[in-house]
Amino acid sequence: MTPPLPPESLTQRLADSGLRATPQREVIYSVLLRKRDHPTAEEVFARVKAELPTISLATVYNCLETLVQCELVRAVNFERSPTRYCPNLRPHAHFHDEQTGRTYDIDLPPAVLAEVNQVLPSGFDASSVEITFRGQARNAS
Amino acid sequence: MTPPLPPESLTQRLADSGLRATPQREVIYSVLLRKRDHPTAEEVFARVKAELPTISLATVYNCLETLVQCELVRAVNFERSPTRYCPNLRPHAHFHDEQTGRTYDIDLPPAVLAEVNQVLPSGFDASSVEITFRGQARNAS
DNA sequence: CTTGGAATTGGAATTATTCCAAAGAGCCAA
DNA sequence: TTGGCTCTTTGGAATAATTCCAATTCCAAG
Repeated sequence: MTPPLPPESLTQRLADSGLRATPQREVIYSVLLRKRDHPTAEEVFARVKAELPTISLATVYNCLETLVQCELVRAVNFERSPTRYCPNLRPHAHFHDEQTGRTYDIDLPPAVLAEVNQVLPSGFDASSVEITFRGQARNAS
Repeated sequence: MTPPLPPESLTQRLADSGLRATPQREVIYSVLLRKRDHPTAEEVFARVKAELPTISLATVYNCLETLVQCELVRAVNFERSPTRYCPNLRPHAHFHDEQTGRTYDIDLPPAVLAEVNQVLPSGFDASSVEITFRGQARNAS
């Protein structure tokens, strides 16, 4: 498990980008940290409303985008289904269970990451790689 | 370069799924083979209209989906941008150039593929992996 | 205080894709 | 050949996720 980041991290990261730590941003981020099940924007919206009943969906989209910009959160896409959000900052792949639709984080050892980057011919300069598995998880995690 | 598949392959693959080889399906497939630049459905639509001026966009979507089902074509998604289509059946990754938006195929040696699959903990049974690079290509291919 | 930029909000707009019902085509049996 | 059956195509309406926009609201600094 990734240890939860200390709360000053949000404020700090936002400040680094010249942005403010608003209640909306804080609650959205804490919601992501609390339940790391890769929720969609709509799901985040529903969870955040418990604490901020008047928040708007547009704000949820705005804040999620902001958190992604600040690299506090990763946006995860699977085919054309709604974008999901993930506060796991360590290098990891995603496993998409075809039956349940659930998404699992799969830790990526640096060695594998290095190996994968080897496949690029010269002339290709990658700033990031994304690895997504699809299949069946008979798992409890 | 992947050698172009012989034309009977389409008919055969369709027949295997109990489907017919219609002019629409044939032209769409040939358009994909002719220019392998990962076109979107709209782009395929535009190209196909040169040969079949009365084809509809719905048909393009239908046929592309059919070709994907028959495993003659791969659907490629990058973030939430429109789905692109690719007749390269060999195992390969995609490189997405951030400047130009172009997509390149990157051949995946079986060894690397095997290595990547190693990262899955027991209990995860993957039927496919997708690897996508993002970055800059100073390339001519 | 006041004021300017940042942030939020609700609703309209956009966009890719799917849905749907009607018309068209191909093929087999009578 | 003529139905009749199923598969396909078609155009347009519908859907769904996301973005846009203009109007507040919120702060933070002077």
